[in-house]
Amino acid sequence: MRKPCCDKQDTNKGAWSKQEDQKLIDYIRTHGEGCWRSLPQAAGLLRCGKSCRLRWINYLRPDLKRGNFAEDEEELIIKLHALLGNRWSLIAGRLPGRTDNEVKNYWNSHLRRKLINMGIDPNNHRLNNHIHPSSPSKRVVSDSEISSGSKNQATQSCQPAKSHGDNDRVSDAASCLEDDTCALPDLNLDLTMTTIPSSSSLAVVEERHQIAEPDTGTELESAPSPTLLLFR
DNA sequence: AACTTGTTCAACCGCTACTGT
DNA sequence: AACAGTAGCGGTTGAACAAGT
Repeated sequence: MRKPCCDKQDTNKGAWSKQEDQKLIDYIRTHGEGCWRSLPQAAGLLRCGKSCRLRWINYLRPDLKRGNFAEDEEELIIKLHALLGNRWSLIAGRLPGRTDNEVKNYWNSHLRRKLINMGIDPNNHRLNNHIHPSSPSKRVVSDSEISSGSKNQATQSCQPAKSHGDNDRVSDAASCLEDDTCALPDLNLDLTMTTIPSSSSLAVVEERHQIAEPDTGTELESAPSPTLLLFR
């Protein structure tokens, strides 16, 4: 049986104090990132390595942008979500200075609602005619609808029940896209920000396009999804 | 002003993938 | 090949705050 990642009895939990933040910053400035398991003890922190890693990545990293999302960032998140699903780390990789946690929270608290109010199902990015057939763009979603949706993402029709490796997950998304019951039309996205993205995240998107465009000659230029049309 | 309800977001948890032995 | 340890991911939780009554 595997040991727990840390001795829970001897670790702090909950919000980080300024002193803890400073210890973590000082340690990483001196020693760099990595070896999270041994970091807390080395840095004099009563936290588990996982907690330190998350605090650094989501809050303390000097290259974080923070603050409100720009309109182009919103558009990109929506496009990428249509393409990748809830692969928040991949989506965040295309948004310089943003973290997966931040993108995920922003999606759940803002963008989901925005899409629903536009009459678009945020799960599959299709127009949601059956919910509001007469005027989908003017529909105002109820709070209960939003909260129930955000609390039940694991049961989303297009999402795998549980995460697997990236390749598997990308394949799942691809197969989902090819499924008429929940799929987007084939996509040809211009996924760019003004800031040059990292090469690794580019590779992921390229890989995804290869999967979406099998040798059968699937035409990527065909009908764009409703969500994408809204931003053209 | 006090209370209730809703929203946001930092942090945690459990799981899987990856890597080394 | 099998196992153990670690890193990273996505879903979920709960405290803090805001808005409404």
